[in-house]
Amino acid sequence: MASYDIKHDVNDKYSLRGRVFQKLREDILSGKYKEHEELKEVAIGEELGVSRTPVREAFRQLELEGLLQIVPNKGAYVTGITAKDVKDIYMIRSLLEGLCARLATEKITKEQMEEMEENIYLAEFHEDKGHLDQIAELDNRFHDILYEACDSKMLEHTLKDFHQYVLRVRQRTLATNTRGRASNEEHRQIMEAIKEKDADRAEKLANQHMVNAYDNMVKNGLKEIYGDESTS
Amino acid sequence: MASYDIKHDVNDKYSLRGRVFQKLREDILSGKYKEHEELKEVAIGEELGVSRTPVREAFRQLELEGLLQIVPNKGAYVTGITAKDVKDIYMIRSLLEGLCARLATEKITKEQMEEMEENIYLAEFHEDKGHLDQIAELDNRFHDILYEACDSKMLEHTLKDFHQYVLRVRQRTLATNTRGRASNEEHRQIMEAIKEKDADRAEKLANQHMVNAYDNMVKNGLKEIYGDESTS
DNA sequence: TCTCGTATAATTGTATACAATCCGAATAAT
DNA sequence: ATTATTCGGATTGTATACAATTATACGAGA
Repeated sequence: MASYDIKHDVNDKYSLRGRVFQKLREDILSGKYKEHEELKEVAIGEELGVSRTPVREAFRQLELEGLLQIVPNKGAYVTGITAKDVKDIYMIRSLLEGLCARLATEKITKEQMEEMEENIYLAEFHEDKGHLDQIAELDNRFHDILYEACDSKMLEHTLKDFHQYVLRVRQRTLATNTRGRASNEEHRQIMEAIKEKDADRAEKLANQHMVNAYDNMVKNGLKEIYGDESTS
Repeated sequence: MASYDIKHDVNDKYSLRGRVFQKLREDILSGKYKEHEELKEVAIGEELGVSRTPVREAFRQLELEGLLQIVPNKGAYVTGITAKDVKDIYMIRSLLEGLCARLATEKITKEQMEEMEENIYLAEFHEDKGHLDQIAELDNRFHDILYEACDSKMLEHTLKDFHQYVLRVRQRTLATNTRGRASNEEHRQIMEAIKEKDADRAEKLANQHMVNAYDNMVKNGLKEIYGDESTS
């Protein structure tokens, strides 16, 4: 079970490479470095007070995450994330979270089920109190539990990737979030379907949950932030 | 269009890092390095006649691909790929290739359509002649065309990843491949559905194509190669 | 004026040197 | 005999030096 976390425990906060990696990812996703901007190894290194070596390694990781495009012997260019990318991710996630919920129906452990129920209960509590940070945290955690529960390393890995990817985008649209309660209600329904071993229903609900999350994002002004490049 | 290939053009055959990366991936997937085996930077470097630097960078990439687990200050350990991983990949691919075919129905260009038809025609020809290498090549290319045709950077990226992943595994089961003709026939049906703008049918056919491909793999002895770890 | 070629500067690719960390064996203390 | 402790080797982490490549600017020739 523990060996399942292959990738996102690479969060190696205490190595220079890990810190550079996280800092750059943050800066790219937050918009500090804009699309097509060139990132130079020495410049980044000096800015963060490290040599080129950890910077280069971080670059390679960012490339695999799809945030950077490295052209051999030329440079590293920011890829960014367009409104269409976000749309596509939610479309993919809709399918895969559905599959995940289906698999989880069979494979979920008692402990995971309990954590899920607790998660929903807590989310309701913080919703009443208006604790936005905790609500966001619990929302993320709900999905992580689901990913772990499907008992598929590959699927968990893929979904965490996408989840991570859209997290930063969501942070900016969450300020005006009015969907907390509806979202949690959907979590509850998914959880109940899993508990009742109704895989079909769990799948459909998880599908729809993603569609709703995306619709809400659009309503809250995703396009204004990123620009609509879906026609390009 | 060209900027869509973010990741797997990293195949940077002409840099040392790229070569090390490919060599190691090949060796891990082919079973030369077994699961949990430790890979040492200097040893690999000496074996390939390069210094530690490109080896380290390759390690970081392999980690993000999930083939290596790097424990800070300790070492890099081979993760490998189990029979269950392969099964899960095909399950995921079944869904996503279906989505891809659906999107391609709307978005495919005339040129892509033509290349697809040509691909199928050529595959038939080489099938008659018994040219196994070309058949495999065309099979891969068919899927790549489909990925490009869906006009979604994210989906294309994801599918190419998985495709690449299972390619190496397939190489070993392909020797006894008797599915070439059936596979190509399925390609033709998918192509026709897309051509007739029947998205639903294209999606279903692409779903099933993956299911069939997996079944064939299992029949040809996948389990004996990797061992059945699906119960672990 | 335009084009081609060369030189030079800037940047990445690779190798090596040095620092920090981890692991195990040998030794000392109880 | 068993447990701590310290030391040494091995390995990774980081910095720097050097090589290869690319882009740019400038000038010569048409």
